[in-house]
Amino acid sequence: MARKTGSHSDITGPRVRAAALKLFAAHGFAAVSMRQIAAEVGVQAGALYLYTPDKQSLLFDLLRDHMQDVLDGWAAVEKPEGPVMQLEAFTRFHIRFHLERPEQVFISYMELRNLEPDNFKALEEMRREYENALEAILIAGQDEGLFDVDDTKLTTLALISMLNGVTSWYKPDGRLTLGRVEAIYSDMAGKAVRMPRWKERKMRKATQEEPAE
Amino acid sequence: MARKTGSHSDITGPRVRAAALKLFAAHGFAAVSMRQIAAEVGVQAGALYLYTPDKQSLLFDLLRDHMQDVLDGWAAVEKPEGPVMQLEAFTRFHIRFHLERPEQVFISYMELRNLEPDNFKALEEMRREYENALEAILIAGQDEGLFDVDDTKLTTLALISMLNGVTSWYKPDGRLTLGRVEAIYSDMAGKAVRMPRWKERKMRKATQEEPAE
DNA sequence: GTCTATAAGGGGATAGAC
DNA sequence: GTCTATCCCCTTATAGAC
Repeated sequence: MARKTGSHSDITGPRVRAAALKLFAAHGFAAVSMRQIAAEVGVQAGALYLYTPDKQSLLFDLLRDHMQDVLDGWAAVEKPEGPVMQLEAFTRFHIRFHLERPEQVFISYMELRNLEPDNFKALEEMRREYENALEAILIAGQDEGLFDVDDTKLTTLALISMLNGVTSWYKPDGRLTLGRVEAIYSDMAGKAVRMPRWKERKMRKATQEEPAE
Repeated sequence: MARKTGSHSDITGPRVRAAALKLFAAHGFAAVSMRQIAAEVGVQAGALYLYTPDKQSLLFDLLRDHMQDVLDGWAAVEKPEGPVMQLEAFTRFHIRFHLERPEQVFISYMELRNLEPDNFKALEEMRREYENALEAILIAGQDEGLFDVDDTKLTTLALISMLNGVTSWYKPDGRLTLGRVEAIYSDMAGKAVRMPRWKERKMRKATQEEPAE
């Protein structure tokens, strides 16, 4: 069908979101004006309101879509056997996935506070779901005697913080390849939670000495 | 000496900075107006310019003073013997010091991008100096064969990210005491970088077999 | 679908009275 | 040292022409 001259709703919408993402990441939500976004897209400010009800929705849509991508991404990973391998799979997935989306990741933790209360709650719930995926691995490893974790919730948060840190310094053309960064981080994460061999032996011995209980 | 009525420069200055800190931490630098800061202090907007040349200086002073506090704080810590104990001292210092200043820490990494280029460079230099203090410990441990670190720079950044994460969830009246959080984190950090016993033995053996080199 | 024009208000910073 | 008043610019969002 012939389209009316100047009709671009199918491509302008995504371009508005892309411009918002780029500018929010670079200067911060509060510092970016609708006029700047419009200029980046190449339209006038008023035209933006054909694609978003307001500035807040623009931010929320970006954050929600990103968190959904993260959850879907991890769900799509083929899970290996056992907590040790699953922890490695998780750390490698997390690092690779996050380094592929630096802007989304950046605004996802910088601009949470600019969400209105209801939007904030929705995001927190999605974030918690992702954290639970990691904690489940730690709990399983704990139960099988493979991990020595003091507090699974705290350790979950500590590991995610550590992994997130990579986004603040990694440069694709830098000294280290993505695969090498994945390997180093996943190794550190593993060492930080795995049961030491001497402790493992001691525990096995203790179990054998008290087989009834 | 008698002071003129309404003269409060010695106390209003600090109150302006305290109000700015509180509001920047709560809503973000770009989202806070000079009028809001003035209202928090209890003066009119114009009066703020007696204590700061502009809004940017208000932010820079807060960030610079905080980083200087961090550097001075670590310099004042009595250093124990050996990299293992020094790593524990560093992690415990970092966590305690940062948890005592949640607002300063928060704006120090959230508002860096709102600094003008020269101010940003000055802060980056101070941050790097602090990172170097940790990296020096890792390098010493590496040289003495006590740590098994793949890349000291990357590991430094990973550890600091992990430690910083604590500020995003710790609540003073929560489930865990400060001392316990310090212990858990310092334990995780130690395990993540220390040479495993089996590897240590293997290396010692290899060294004995080649005493000349 | 995009534009121009405008409403209604807030922003940083300064001048000058007291 | 603090106030009021003001300058001038920018903000989000909407109305209506094309």
